[in-house]
Amino acid sequence: MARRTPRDEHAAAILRELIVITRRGVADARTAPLSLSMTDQSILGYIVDHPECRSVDIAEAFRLNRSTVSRQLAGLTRLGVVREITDASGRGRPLELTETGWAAYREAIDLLQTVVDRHLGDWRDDEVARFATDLTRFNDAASDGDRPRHPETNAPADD
Amino acid sequence: MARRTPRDEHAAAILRELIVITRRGVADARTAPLSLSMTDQSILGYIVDHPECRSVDIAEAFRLNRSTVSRQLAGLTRLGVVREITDASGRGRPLELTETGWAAYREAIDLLQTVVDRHLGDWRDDEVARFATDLTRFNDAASDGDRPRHPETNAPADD
DNA sequence: GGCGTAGCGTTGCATATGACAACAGAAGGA
DNA sequence: TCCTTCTGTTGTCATATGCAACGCTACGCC
Repeated sequence: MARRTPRDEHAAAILRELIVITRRGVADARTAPLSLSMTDQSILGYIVDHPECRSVDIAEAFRLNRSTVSRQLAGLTRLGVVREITDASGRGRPLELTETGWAAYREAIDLLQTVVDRHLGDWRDDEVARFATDLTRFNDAASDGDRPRHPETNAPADD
Repeated sequence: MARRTPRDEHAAAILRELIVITRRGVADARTAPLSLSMTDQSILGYIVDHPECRSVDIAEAFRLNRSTVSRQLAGLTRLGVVREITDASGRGRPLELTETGWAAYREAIDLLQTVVDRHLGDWRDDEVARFATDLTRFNDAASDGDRPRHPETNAPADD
């Protein structure tokens, strides 16, 4: 094994912290007193970011089975937060949020924002800006082809 | 609503990016060609970080029900990655990884590390170091009392 | 315009994850 | 010793997810 450089140590620290963030996010989503599950929130967020998207788009984005998204959407429709756009044309059925859906989405985001803000409590403005820039850069680097791939799996079945 | 300052915009960007990281982490954990689920990896990681911890410690750390951890541990024990420390004394049964468990843990970490490294591909060393520092600072600020709390929930049932 | 294919959504079944409640066993304290 | 409390397990249920199979519909080709 190659000697670990300082950069390696820092990269390892980054992974460690990202794991913490993910785990905490999952635990929060599971136990937060919200009516929407994490998957539900993801779906709402995707519809917000991609107006008139279809079920299959959501499935691809989160790499979920079509059936899973179908069922989740059925639940969300029953809840009255999502609906199909009526005058649809072409393949599939474009989706949109209802007013209730927007309210639920904002509620969830606001809740999370307060958590983030609390973490940033004693940060200077320029530090916050820098952190935002770094995070965005980090995520944008994930264009594609960066799915975790098992070394011994040379013929991936997905994507 | 108060006017949005630049700091607010950056904080919102941070939340957005953290959500992306969490979602991606969940999707990766679900579809990665690994034998361990995300929960399993969490448990292994906790045991690594907290040698001789017990089942109930894991449950508290990830805010999972004792029964959930018990069943997950039963599966991991069956897989041969976790075992109870034999000469236990006192309350509960301390846990440790087997050799197989260590190998599985390292495999998972290595896989994730390659993903992180790829994202950091064109970063300078000092940028990587800074990002690591910022992430650590962000997470450490989450000491406690920062669980997402529903505004209308004034009598939380947990903690 | 009619037909075949492919895309899209749904449903049946199986599995994994997780919660809650009830229970069992063991450790500690009075 | 006995009682309480902690710890872990099991029964039962709800949700999330995948796979396979099905049905519908838009599109393309003739």
